[in-house]
Amino acid sequence: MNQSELDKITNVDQPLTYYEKEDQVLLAVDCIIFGFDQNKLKLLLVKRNIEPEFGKWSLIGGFMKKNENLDTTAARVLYTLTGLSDIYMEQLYTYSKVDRDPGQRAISVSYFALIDVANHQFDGIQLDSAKWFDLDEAPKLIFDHQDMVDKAIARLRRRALSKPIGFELLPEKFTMRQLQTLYESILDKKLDKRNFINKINSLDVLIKLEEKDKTVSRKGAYLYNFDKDKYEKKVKEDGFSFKL
Amino acid sequence: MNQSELDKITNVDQPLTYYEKEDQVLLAVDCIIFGFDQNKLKLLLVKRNIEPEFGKWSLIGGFMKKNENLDTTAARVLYTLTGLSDIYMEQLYTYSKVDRDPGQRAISVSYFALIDVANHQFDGIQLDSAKWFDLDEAPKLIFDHQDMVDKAIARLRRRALSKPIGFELLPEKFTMRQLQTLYESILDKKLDKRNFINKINSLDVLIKLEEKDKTVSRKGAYLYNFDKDKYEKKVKEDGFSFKL
DNA sequence: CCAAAAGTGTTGGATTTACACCCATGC
DNA sequence: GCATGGGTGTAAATCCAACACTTTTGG
Repeated sequence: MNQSELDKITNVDQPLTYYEKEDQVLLAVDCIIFGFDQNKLKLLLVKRNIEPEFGKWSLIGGFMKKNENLDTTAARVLYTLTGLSDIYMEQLYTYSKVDRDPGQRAISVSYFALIDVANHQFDGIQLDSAKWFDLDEAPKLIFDHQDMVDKAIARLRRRALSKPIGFELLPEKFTMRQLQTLYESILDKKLDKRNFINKINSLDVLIKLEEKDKTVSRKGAYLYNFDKDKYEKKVKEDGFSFKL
Repeated sequence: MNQSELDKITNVDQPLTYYEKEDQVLLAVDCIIFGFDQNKLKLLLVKRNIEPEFGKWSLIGGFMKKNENLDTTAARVLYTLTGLSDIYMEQLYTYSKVDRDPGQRAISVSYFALIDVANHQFDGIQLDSAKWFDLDEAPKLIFDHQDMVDKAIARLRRRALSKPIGFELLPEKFTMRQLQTLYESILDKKLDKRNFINKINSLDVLIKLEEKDKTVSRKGAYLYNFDKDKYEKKVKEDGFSFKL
């Protein structure tokens, strides 16, 4: 009697009607969580609290349950660790090397998440073991998590140039300088201030507020909102596409 | 006793050392196979020979085995159906809606493949049930396969503009006109002949052969090769990037 | 009054687009 | 000799990159 046949006999809540002879595997989700704080792009990592590799730094992750889809799993994993919901997440890539997890054969689907660090209260449910790292100061990660991070950074770069996802990393109100610094950290290169502002303004999706942020300069810098409705209207009606 | 505990007891060849309480699922691969023939972009579909949805048109697919990774599965699935190996394939996206496959809970990872239809001998092992369709004449597909195709087309478009993957769809030797028609079908828009040729030539990755293709015009059109070595050398040494 | 960040336009170069005629050949 | 597709260059428009000075205000 093989595994699948046993499955069939013993698993009463989900009879294997059609694909009886096929192997089943564990499916995990690992989240690459980006944040922007102190003018730096950060990565949220945790100290692993299970074997194998107990105590090593790792992406946050968890296994998909039968009644979930992957997006749901990713949201749950993020919520369980940080207490945050309604966070921008995007599926990235599925990692399947046979020996990628020495604990047991497990396939992992990576997701990236963008968090506005400053303005989210971390209920910090499990945050004792979690820590934000500068991208270039992150510790060595377990398994293939570094590959996941590298791919996530590449994707973040591409996305940030072609979709207005950068705003997910900023507070509601932000200055031009903050926005520029954000893009500079994502793209890992200096940008010209005037060209940047001209480009952003030409996209015409920001609302300039009356209010100024005076915490960083004496003169004060105008605050802006991203006008999501206007952006979506432009996309729908004029085929507009955000290109930085 | 639950499923995982049973698994643990009964599955002797792979003891579940660490993640004992977690659900396992079927993992499938579905392949979106593009070909280019008669100056049209085509999609290879099969009539499904298993339940559920027996007899309906479907992407080719198969389940991952425990000793495989997903790339291997994709290659095997493609080989089993077409007899082809060494085909360009790329992982796309993982589909996980709980009820996506009415037969049984199954997660599916989509891959796209690019085949030079003209020059590959299809040993046609199972090709009685398979058929090339024009993209706009493809039949209704089972499950979420149409979503997979749509995403694959979008990805193919982006890739074709930023990587020299178009050549995977052409014979070794091709005319400028063929190359242009290929891009026109991928991008689904007409391109200007002179601008296209100027652009391609400026990339400087083609070898112009002495030989002409005289099958389509009296004058005959020069044949070209894609110079893969030169391309890779440029990428490595000059940070060159293929942008059409 | 001065230090520190905010704000603001122009120009030259590069890239992209639009566009039309002659060529070679087989029939 | 003519019909068919092959091959070729230029000019205008647009986009992109480089660049420096004035403003504001808290201390």
